Amino acid sequence: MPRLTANARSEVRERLLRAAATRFAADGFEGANINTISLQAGLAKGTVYNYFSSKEELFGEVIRSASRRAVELWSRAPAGGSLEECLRALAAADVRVLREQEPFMKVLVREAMSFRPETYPMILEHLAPFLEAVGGCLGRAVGGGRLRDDLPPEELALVFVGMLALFYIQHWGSDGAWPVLDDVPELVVTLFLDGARGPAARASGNVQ
Amino acid sequence: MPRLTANARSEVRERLLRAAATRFAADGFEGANINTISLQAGLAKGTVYNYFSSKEELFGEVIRSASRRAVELWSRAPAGGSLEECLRALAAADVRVLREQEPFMKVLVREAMSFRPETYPMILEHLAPFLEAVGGCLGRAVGGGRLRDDLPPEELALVFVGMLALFYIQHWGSDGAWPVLDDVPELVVTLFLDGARGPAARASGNVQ
Amino acid sequence: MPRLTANARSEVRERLLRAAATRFAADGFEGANINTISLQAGLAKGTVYNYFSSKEELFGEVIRSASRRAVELWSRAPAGGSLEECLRALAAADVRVLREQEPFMKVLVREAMSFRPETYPMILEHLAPFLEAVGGCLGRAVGGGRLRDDLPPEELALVFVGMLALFYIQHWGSDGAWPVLDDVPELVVTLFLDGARGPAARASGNVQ
Amino acid sequence: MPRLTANARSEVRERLLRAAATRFAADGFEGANINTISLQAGLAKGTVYNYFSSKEELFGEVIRSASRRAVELWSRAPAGGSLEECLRALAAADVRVLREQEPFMKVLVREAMSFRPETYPMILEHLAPFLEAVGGCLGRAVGGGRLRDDLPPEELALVFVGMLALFYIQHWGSDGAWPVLDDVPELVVTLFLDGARGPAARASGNVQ
DNA sequence: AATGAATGAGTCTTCATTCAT
DNA sequence: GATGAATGAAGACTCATTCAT
Repeated sequence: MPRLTANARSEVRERLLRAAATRFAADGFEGANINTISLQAGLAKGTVYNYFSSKEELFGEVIRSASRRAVELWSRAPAGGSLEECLRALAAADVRVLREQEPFMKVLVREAMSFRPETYPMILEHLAPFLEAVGGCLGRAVGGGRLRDDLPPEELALVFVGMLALFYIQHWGSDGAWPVLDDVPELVVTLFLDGARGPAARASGNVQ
Repeated sequence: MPRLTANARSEVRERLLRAAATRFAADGFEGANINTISLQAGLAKGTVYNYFSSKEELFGEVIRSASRRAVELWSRAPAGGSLEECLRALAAADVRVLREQEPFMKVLVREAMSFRPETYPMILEHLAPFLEAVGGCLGRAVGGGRLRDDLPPEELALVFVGMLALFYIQHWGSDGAWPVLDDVPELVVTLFLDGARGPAARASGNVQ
Repeated sequence: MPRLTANARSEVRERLLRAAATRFAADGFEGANINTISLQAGLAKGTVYNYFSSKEELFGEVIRSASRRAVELWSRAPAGGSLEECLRALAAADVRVLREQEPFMKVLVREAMSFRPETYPMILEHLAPFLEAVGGCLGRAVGGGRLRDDLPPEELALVFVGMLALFYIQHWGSDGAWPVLDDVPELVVTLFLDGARGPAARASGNVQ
Repeated sequence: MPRLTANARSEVRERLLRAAATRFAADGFEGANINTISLQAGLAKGTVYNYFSSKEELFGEVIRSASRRAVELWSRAPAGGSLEECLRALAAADVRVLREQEPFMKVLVREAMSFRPETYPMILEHLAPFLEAVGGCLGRAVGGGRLRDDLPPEELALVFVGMLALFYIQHWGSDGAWPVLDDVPELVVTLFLDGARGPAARASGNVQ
């Protein structure tokens, strides 16, 4: 008879993952330290190894867990409507994940941006569902001539996701000064679709 | 009287910085290793400490040196002409720096994207000249209504620089598959200015 | 009233000792691992400590139990007859113990041969009954001039037991190739008594 | 220009090997501890790793170094003369190695007797020259009918070497009480050749 | 009685840094 | 100035042991 119920066990696991996410986000993979992680989770060093077989695996689980939750929220986002609405819904879902799992998302973004050969593929793999959702919105818009046709939707999707990450980084780097998270979906959608010239410029500037 | 001419001394220093940039770019700050760096520079471990007082300082100098060279090239870029031309010239200058100093730039981008509190301000500080140059191009365009006015030029400049970095990351992450470096200036300028809808959509899709 | 019958309790104890012997034999004292031992016995780690107070004690009990069984079998060996018969019977009994309790015997031999100050005396102590039996065979033969008299029977007994161990080691080390266990009693007795020159050489070679 | 001459460097290496041999002999491979070894050599922990890449390698070098010296002395032993003289010379050479390199030899014997699959082959490999020398003495004697012919010389050589080890173990286990090292060559040769019955028994006891 | 989660001392190993030559 | 041997702090990981259930 196990001493801990499956539930209690997984609660401890969660606590460890949360602590690990915080430390990995703050210090990076190399900089983080198992002892500190365990203490932050209110446990002793050795306990970490009852749940994860190595620092590497712990790190992988942090990433996996981050993207699992993200995919879940993304998939609930209503993907219909106009192009703007579709993208805005996805961006909003992503921001919601960010708020809910900030440390996890920091790790995710940080790793995605560090292009380390070891983790880049893993990140991309877990990003795939979101990229596909974005690609779906874009694909439906291509037909109507509402999108530039010199770039395939997949590459545009990468740019969209990249811009999201960009604003997060800017948000964290400026200590929340700009942009405010609430503004990110609107910001990313309009800049992604209309660029710096904006929709206004579009209407006026082209008559001549 | 020094036993080495200032010239010889600074030549060794350069060699060390170059080796350090390569290693830091490949392995990150923690992962890089003084011994390997010195060997790659054709010197012995101890010699590093005749030129830099610590690993931290060496890292700082790598970043400083990366941005010094970048600023130099940026400042030579002709900043006049139309908005497109101005931005394209700056982006092209940046790509030139990238080619010339790839390891240094990798370190720079990687650190900028890792938003570590220790280095983020340093990076921003060294980015300032470039940001100002971009801001200059944009500022001159704001007046003529050729730019959206819901965002100040400084923030737009950050987005522009961020998008550049985004394409570099994508370039490195895809092992050079997409985008090719030569395409980056055009790509970043058009996406930055016109967004995913593109200039074509602008002419056609909006008249009605 | 105990919740386990004495019988059930001692059955579990046996299972633990057997598992421990296997692991200690394969991995040595330091290399063996309580968790593995308990699992091999079909129990959980903690249970080991309901039966033995520490790894050290468990190890001691393995040795004690090995020699207890050996002594028992040795004592049943018919000790009469000629010198050869007497020694052969003892050696055969020893080989029988070996077959029956191979892991235990491996631990025993391994420890005896490692002359660790902590265990050497314990081993010798448990070997005593067998040494005495061998000494008995030899003592009866000394009188008749059928044994060299430059060495006391006790030391000869040590040599006999050592040679037995030697053949076991050789057997294990060669993965059973040579000698086969069945041959050991004959082999050890003839080599011990007649040496490399053998009984044939004795008859012929000395006439000249 | 290296800070240490090759000589000084190899002197430190020797010191480390000597310390390691002592610790490995006393505690076994697992039981020994790099920190203790380095301190016993008058150095700090880290220094060990300037000379050996791991504990495993250090251990291997201890064994290699033990057998190198032994082979050297063995090869100088005059291998001619009668069978007795030949074997006695080899045994005497081995005892000389033992005296000179007691800790090393303890490791060697201990490992040889522990029949660990990892090290057993290594030991045998390094023992080969000695086994061959012994085999040489025996081979030359086989022809004249001065040796039993029911066992091939190679197996007899193994028994000879094993008996030597046996007496060493007995010597160490009895704290030097019996046998005295000086007596070992004579002891091992006569017991190996004539067995417990001895040469006297041969002349008298067998005629009838 | 059995369990297995938690613990933390102890181990190997790495590596920035110092400094005698 | 360059060198590389020596150092020891720090970190990942193992495992005997404890103890609540």
